[in-house]
Amino acid sequence: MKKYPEYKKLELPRISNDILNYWKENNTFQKTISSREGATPWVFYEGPPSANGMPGIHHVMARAIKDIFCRFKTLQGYQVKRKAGWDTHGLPIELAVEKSLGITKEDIGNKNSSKYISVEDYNKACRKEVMKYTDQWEQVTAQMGYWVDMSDPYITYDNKYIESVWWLLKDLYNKDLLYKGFTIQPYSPAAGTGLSSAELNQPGCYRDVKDRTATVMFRVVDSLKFKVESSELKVESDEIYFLAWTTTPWTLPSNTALAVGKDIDYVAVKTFHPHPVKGKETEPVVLILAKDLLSKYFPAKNAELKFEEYKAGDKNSPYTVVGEFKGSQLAGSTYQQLLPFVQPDGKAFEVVCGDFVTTTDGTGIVHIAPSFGADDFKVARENGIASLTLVDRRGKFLPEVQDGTFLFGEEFVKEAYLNDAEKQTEFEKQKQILEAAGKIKELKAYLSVDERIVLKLQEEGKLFKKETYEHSYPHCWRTDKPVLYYPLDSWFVKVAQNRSKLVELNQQINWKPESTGTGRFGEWLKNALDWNLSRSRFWGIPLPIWTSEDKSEQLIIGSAEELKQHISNSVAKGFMTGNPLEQFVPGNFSKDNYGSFDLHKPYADNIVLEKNGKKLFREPDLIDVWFDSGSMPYAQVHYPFENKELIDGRKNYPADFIAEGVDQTRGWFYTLHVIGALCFDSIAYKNVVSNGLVLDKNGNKMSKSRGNAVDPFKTIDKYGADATRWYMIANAAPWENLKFNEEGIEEVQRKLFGTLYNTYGFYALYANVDNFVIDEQNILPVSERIELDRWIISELQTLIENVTNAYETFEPHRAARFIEDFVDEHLSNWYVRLSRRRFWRGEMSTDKKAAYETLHECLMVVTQLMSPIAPFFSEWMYQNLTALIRAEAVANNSPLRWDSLHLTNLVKADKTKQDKALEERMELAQKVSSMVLSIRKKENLRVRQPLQRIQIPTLDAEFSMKIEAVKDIILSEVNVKQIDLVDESHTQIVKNLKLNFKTLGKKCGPNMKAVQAYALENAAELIKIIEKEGRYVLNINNAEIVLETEDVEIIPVDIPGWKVANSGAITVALDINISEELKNEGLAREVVNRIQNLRKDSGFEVTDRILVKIKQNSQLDNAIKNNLSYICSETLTNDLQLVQELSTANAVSIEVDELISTLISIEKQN
RNA sequence: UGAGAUAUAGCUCAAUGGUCAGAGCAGAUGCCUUAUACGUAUCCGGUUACAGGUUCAAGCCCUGUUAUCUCAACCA
Repeated sequence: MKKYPEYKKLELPRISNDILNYWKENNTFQKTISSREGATPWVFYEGPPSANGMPGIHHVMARAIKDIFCRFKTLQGYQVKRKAGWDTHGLPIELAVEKSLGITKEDIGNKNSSKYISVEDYNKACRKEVMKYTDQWEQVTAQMGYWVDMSDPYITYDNKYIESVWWLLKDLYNKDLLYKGFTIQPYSPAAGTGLSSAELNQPGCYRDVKDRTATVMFRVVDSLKFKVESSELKVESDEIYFLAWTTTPWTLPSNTALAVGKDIDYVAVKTFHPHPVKGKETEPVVLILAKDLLSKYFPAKNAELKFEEYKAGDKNSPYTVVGEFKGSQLAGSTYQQLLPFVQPDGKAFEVVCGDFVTTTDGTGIVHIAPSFGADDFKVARENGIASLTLVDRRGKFLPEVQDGTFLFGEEFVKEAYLNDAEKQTEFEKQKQILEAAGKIKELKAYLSVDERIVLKLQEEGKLFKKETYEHSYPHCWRTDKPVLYYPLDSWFVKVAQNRSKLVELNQQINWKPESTGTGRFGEWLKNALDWNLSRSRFWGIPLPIWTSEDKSEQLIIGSAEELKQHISNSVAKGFMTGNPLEQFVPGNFSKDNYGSFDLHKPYADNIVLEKNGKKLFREPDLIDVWFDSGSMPYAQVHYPFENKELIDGRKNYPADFIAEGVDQTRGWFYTLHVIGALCFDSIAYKNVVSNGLVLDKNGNKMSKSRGNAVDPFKTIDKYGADATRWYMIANAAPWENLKFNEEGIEEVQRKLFGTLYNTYGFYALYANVDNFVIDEQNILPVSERIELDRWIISELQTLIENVTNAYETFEPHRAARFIEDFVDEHLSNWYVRLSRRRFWRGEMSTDKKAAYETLHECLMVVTQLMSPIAPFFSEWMYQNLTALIRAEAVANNSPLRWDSLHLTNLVKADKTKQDKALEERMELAQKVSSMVLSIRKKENLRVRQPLQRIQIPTLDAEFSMKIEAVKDIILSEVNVKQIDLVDESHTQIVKNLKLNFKTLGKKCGPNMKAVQAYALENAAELIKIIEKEGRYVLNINNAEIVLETEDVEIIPVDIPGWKVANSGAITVALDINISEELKNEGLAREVVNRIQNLRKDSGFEVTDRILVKIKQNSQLDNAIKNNLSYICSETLTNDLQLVQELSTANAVSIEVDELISTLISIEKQN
């Protein structure tokens, strides 16, 4: 006999393990792809993780999202291939290697170092390091149920992958989208390397430091000619100065411009020089600064001081504003070079406009040293201003920056770069010179470059004010020293000039959430800057560009074949001795062939090429690893060397779907978009879900150092993958941050999975008793089933619609919530509860069969709908529900023929089975039942006590019909004998009036409030007249307003003398009088309950028939006698005897209610 | 500093501009009417972050502020 499997308890982790094995044995994942051969592909790209770090719980979250839609689309019949990938290059890997080998960057390839390591060995170590946690990644992938093909992943260090990347770079180069330029980048002189923003953002890198700042006076050239368009200064002095503030005085020798804001108001102020040179103490000067900042430098009260009364050395100087103008009027003025150590080559010392200028601090005029600030560089370039770079890469001034007294030449510009001994030597030197020159009486400590420049300026009468200023400044994470911003050579992709294309293509992308696409991403695109590809590192893809020393010749290599040819040529010309690609056979795409060489450093650097007789050397940089991952659509298929058609024929491109963390917006999402747009004039993905972060339960970021990181392995072991995934998906929208709380998983476990497990258990228990097995070929049409069945089937169709729609719009949390609600509210707490008797009562019948079939269908559909989120449990359910009939299904080629749920086809909602009116009626029944129960609760009447009747006042026929249709359900649910639908002809009903604001709002406008007040006051009269005449006319503020039937809702609220509950437009009254008969019936039900408990405690089967003996009790006997057949049929009792005595040995004492107790015994009868 | 997101009950989340802002969890109080105490019912719980504005009507629309998060930047 075929039996449904029954279980003792729900063990989700065990189910996961069993199903994992089942999938493995049956190659289920492969089948989901092979079974859809020829179907429309649905293209998914896997963003490559880096295997040099352990997987965390956030990876489970991100991968669950990816998995859900791939599974969903598979169910819909698409073929969804999922190629895994590994991101293998980049700084984190270099750092990890250096840490494990105990070396630093200085040791790499440096034979003078005691910890020397060759670039070659270093490269090998990186290769190994990068795959360190591959096992853990594979494990977590399998255990969480993420289906991705890890057998043939793309690996970014693979030669084939690199070859595709080179091809893309060459494509950009040929389209004139790649150029070499220089930018100002964070640079660590101590480490001799540029730093990425990621490095600067490491914890502890930004530190508060105190710097010497100076407000400096730049003297206007030929002040008598100084005119500013409309306003001419009436200057009594020929000394006019721009005031500018700096926190880095060491950049002042490199100053070549000043920046003003074009719409900022500036003033010229006449005052006395605060630090004048000798002999000029009482000669006034004119200073220019932002109007908003005037009061910061000139206290208002000083404006009243008289110039005539000023004496040299007075603390407060008089001042007066002598001119006012916009920044745009100042632009173009020139000034004298502040510290003329070196002359710039080109235009300089001019005032320009910069949009970054503000008046929040400083003077509203910004000192510009184009070499040492990104904004400075930009504004200088825009205005054709030359630059001065008077600091070298070691962080030292050039020798030319030499002052006899205050030193500078060949000096570190930052105090932090000196060690203690150096500082001491410098100090002694300074002491001697400064004291000898009489500049300082007794020098007590080392003076920084900044301090001495300020001193020099002061002495030269160019200083207005000096202060110390505390601000946060970036430090190199490795050397702990402050960074400089320094101009470095770099290769760039021309993104800025293609902004409009990027923005336009972005319109085609469906972003979830939309705001990330239009906002964070869209805004970013609008302002996109050229992409700096260069990285001076060791482990990454080398730039395939070779240049001659005189820069006249250049070659870019786009394939291994090309490289081989060029090397051969170079060998022929005698520039190289051998060809590292000797073994490589172009056109042979085997792994061996591509394993015969290495394109990484140092090999790439050893290649010297030839063009027009000149030696070409490789541009030393590596490319940004983001370019690696952004190349993934093409490089994963080795485009264009292989699979050309997949991309060019748009077969595997662009992706239908990608998903990663929102932190990838300017990472992977961006680089995919840029490369797609520039190389292929296409979007790279159609739909993108940017998911939020996983935080700890208090909303803090998870990190190892905080100890609040959640171990995905432990979590999955404890709760199983399904509960973990379900919790993460259902709890928050993917793009919102998730506060991860284990209690939430527990809740999902008992609420959803526990309920479904129990529902299945119920089905299996009775189906096995009845020897019922579902038969796909012989199902009772839904139209022939009872109202309750038709209702749940109708709700099920609505569920299918809602869930499918939620998945289609990439809103898995909504899908999960719909399923939860259905399972809990509709299926378990209403359908099954109300249907219980149909399952256990009597022999097999049409109605019983319908009940089984209905429940089976509900479980099947729910199982399928939830399977993208909970792949293991749903598979387990599917097997439980269908394994019995698999053989027949295969023979009949019916929908259940598949040996895995994940191979089936998604059900579609059947509109003919949907009955919205029925759904509404049932909702009404639930509402009325709940109201009756709430009255019972208030009146302290337990549900087992039958009551005589409910009255429901009705005002229209439609409502009456609805109640009539669900009357029986309500009565049995609340244990009441009858429902009386009453109207005014029978009962006095208190009614109330509700205004329909939607219709009335238009009608009344500003009089709305008055109408409401009036209606409230005159409710009774209004109701009377509207019921009689269908309209009511009232005058408010001289306006005539006609209330019509549609403008008001009349609802019954009370029946005087009854216990009443109301909710919305429904009112229910309950008769709480208990007659003798009802009392007895209630007692009988109590007895039934006690007997059922005894049956259960005695371990009887649900089908066993019994003999019951009850000790007589005058308060109980009548109740039993009058309800004998009821008691017997409910409890499967053959014979119930009321006896005088019962030995306590075989009997149990029971309390029927607070007052009545007796003895009872039961025994099995066969 | 810029761009973006978020802010609703103790917690996690809902709520086409419309009447009384809802669920689940937690808490309190009951209830085991042959699936389930991993259950179930009832109750308690709100200045919808703050301040303005638009509107007959605002949790929702607009402006500003604050806090938190992400990314980018930190430049005088």
